[in-house]
Amino acid sequence: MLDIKFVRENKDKVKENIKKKFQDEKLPLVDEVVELDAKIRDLKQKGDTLRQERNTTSDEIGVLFREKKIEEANEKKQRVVEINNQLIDIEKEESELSEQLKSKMMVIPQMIDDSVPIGKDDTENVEIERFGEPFVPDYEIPYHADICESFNGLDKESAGRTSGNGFYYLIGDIARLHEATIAYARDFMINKGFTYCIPPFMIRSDVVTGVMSFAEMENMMYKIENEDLYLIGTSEHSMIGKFKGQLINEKDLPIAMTSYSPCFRKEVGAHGIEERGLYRVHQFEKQEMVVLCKPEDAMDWYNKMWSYTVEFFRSLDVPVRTLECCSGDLADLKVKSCDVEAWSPRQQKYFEVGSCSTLGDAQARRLGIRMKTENGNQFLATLNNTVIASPRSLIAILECGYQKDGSVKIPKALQPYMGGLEVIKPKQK
RNA sequence: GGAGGAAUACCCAAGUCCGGUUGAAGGGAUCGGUCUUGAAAACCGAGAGGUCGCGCAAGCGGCGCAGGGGUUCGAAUCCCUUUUCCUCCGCCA
Repeated sequence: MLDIKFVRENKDKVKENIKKKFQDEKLPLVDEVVELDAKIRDLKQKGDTLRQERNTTSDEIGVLFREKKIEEANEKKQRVVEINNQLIDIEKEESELSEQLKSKMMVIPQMIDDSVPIGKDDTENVEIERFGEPFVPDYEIPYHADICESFNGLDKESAGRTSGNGFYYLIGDIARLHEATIAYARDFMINKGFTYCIPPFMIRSDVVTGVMSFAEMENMMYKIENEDLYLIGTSEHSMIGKFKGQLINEKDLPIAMTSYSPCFRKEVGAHGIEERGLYRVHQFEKQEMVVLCKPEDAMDWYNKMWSYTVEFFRSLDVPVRTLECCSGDLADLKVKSCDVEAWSPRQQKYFEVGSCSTLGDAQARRLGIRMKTENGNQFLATLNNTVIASPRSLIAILECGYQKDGSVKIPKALQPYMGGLEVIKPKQK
């Protein structure tokens, strides 16, 4: 959500930004919002004047009662009743217009960074840089679900019976590998100076509406029956919610945390759940980075954060690239965002394993996350990025480590977390 | 789950029984000074408080005492409700 003052003073810039995001249908909102804002301020003035009169008159009544001038007091009471009647109408109109203003403001997108490439949708995202050689072996690499099955490591059939499509059992070495990547990611980020945190896996509705749009909520979030609780879709939700309504001391910034959580997603909409693989599922686990900092430091943190993910995957011998989100593909709350994509030697293309975003002060303004400064309080910048999400990332690790004989090399960094195993071998059926 | 108690500003805290000079006391922290090589401590002094509106500005005003509603001419104070925390009891890995 933008600052209404900013919109008032920068109508053209806001419209320009909407055009860059190819959301021309939202252009009229800018003028509507400015007009509503003017009306609301006018009503506020009128109301304030009346309330002032009410306050002083009420005080006078108190004095009159003390002096036993009952009749004079009763006359003044009458005047206050009149004022209150007028106020009822004014306040009603003011709150109606404020509602309208808020709902329109919510859909006006955040100002994107000047560096964001202009494009309509995800087909126009821009590759920024490749890290590591995207190799193609001279033998065939099977589909990742088949690799898992050769290790007796995946059972989607049973999960279908217990929980339905989109769930899975990870078993044996595959389950251990999954857990190892998360544990390694945790330690990797702790070594980068991030503070490890395990947040609540369920959050209340007021936190949900603070951190995501209504459409996202419908398509992603599982609700607990008869409770005001939702399963988190990512630990970012509870991590940002942690700071809701908080006033943070400047000296405590930046706050850099790495959080672990299971993530639950309905995945309603465009892609849906795949039948066999682990690429898109209802439940996964993720090690995340979340940073709260001063707005002027946000871009530095953004660049540091995505590069950590790149470094992480390179330490697992997985080639990656960064893909910058173009204006049209950027979610409305984001200022700038890029995906980190891992190399799939089987498909011979890159696929998304993480996403790094800076939201500027958009999320902070919605949730009231501020810091105290000498010149008053200021909204903070919030950023988030994936370290690793598993089992999706297992696809890259299994494919990149797959050897001709069907075994899979364990990257050096993961070996301590696998009890020293250097390679895992398929089970004989 | 049951029974009590509590929530006041950056932090601590008075006021709530009994509604009205409360314009939310008083501290701490903050800032300035004395002392000191420097710091700490102690002492002296200062004016600001969160948020919104109007105004070029000095300033004026509204809201604000956990959130929401109500009673009243008037609510931190009375009533209802939600949330959180504390104490005790019960249950539980």
